[in-house]
Amino acid sequence: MAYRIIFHVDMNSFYASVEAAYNPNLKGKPIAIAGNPEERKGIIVTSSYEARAKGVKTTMPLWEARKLCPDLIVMRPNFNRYRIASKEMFKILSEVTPYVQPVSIDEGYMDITDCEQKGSPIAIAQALQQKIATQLDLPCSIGIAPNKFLAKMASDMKKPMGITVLRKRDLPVKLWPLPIEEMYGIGKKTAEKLNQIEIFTIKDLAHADPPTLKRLLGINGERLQNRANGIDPSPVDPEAVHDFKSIGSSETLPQDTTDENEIRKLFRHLARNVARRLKRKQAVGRNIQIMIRFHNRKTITRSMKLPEFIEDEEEIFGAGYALFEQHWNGDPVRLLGITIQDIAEKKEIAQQLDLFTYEVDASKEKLYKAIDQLTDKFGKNPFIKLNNPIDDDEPRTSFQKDFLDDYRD
DNA sequence: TCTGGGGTCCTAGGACCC
DNA sequence: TCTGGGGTCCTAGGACCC
Repeated sequence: MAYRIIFHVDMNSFYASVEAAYNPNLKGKPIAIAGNPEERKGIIVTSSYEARAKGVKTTMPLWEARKLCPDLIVMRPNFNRYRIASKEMFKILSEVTPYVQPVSIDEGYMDITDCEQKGSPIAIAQALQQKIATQLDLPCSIGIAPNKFLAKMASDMKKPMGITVLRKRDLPVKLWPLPIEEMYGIGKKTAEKLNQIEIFTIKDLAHADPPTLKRLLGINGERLQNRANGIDPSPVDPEAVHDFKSIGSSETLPQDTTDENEIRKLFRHLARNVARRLKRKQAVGRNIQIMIRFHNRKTITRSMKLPEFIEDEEEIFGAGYALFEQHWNGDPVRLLGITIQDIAEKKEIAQQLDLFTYEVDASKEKLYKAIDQLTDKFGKNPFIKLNNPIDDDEPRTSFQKDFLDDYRD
């Protein structure tokens, strides 16, 4: 691959910054976004730099954060605000180049290799950062590097409102001295494993013995080592957002419960949530997974491949609750979740099924099943363009007749 | 006084088929 | 009577990230 110029744009303490943009009185104060402790959801989601300076950290229980920072201003999350701000932010990014890949609500990659006419990479980054600051009143950090991994590491190096260039020749000085747990893709467990073979810095990882690494971490070991050496060929993919793989909803109960009524109610709520979001994305799913977290925080998942795509609240609730009844041991429940996986967009389903019209001889059974499913779903048969469902006893067309004769015992 | 909710990707074992 | 190896699908769990 030819030389690329990649940006990683990372919004600084995003939720807290959005709140401060809405209410400038909050600026310069220690603020935190957290759930409601009355409902056992009182953990820090994000905090401002003023709060961080006192030791407040993400996922810390609220009471602990208050102990460290008694004048902490605590707010419940306003996700709609954050979604709107995020949308505006990505709009500004895509004014620079169409090669923008959002990775979460508050960060994204850009490939500006072909933007020479807009100025030097640093000038482009400065202009971008200024625009986001003046138009949205939000701070961000930008990493500039020849690939996504290095850009990501770079954006972390100067915060808030930093711009950091990380070229290959900078690796020994800027990247390699970092402790291994600060590397993107390495968490607590992997860091522990690496420590056991005397790997403590990114430099140690870059220079480690490849077979040893492979034995320890499998295929991931190879990839991590490549990254430590500044190698990451993955492209900036603007389409990646569209092929999402799952949609789920989960919730912690205010108290542990064994009350099946309460459990059913929560499953209803979760199913409604998932159905609404599936619908918004015009998607359907063929696999359902439930999650049960027990009083002792032990968590299990149970999943099931479904005979056909589902989308409604009723179908999701039915399948999810059935799985629960099948697997629940009666222990008190702390959290429940439903996730729909194996997702397809509705138009694609229609296209997939369209293909069968050309394969009639090859798979009549398949076609029959597909027609059944579609007839159930849409109340009509899209293949033969009838406005009423197929009636087994009374074939409407010679095509159906042939095919039913063939199918019957 | 503990530890949310949204995701992605990978691994591993068993069933089943050839 | 005893038996290989590869491929795919399904399910469960775990690591990681924001």
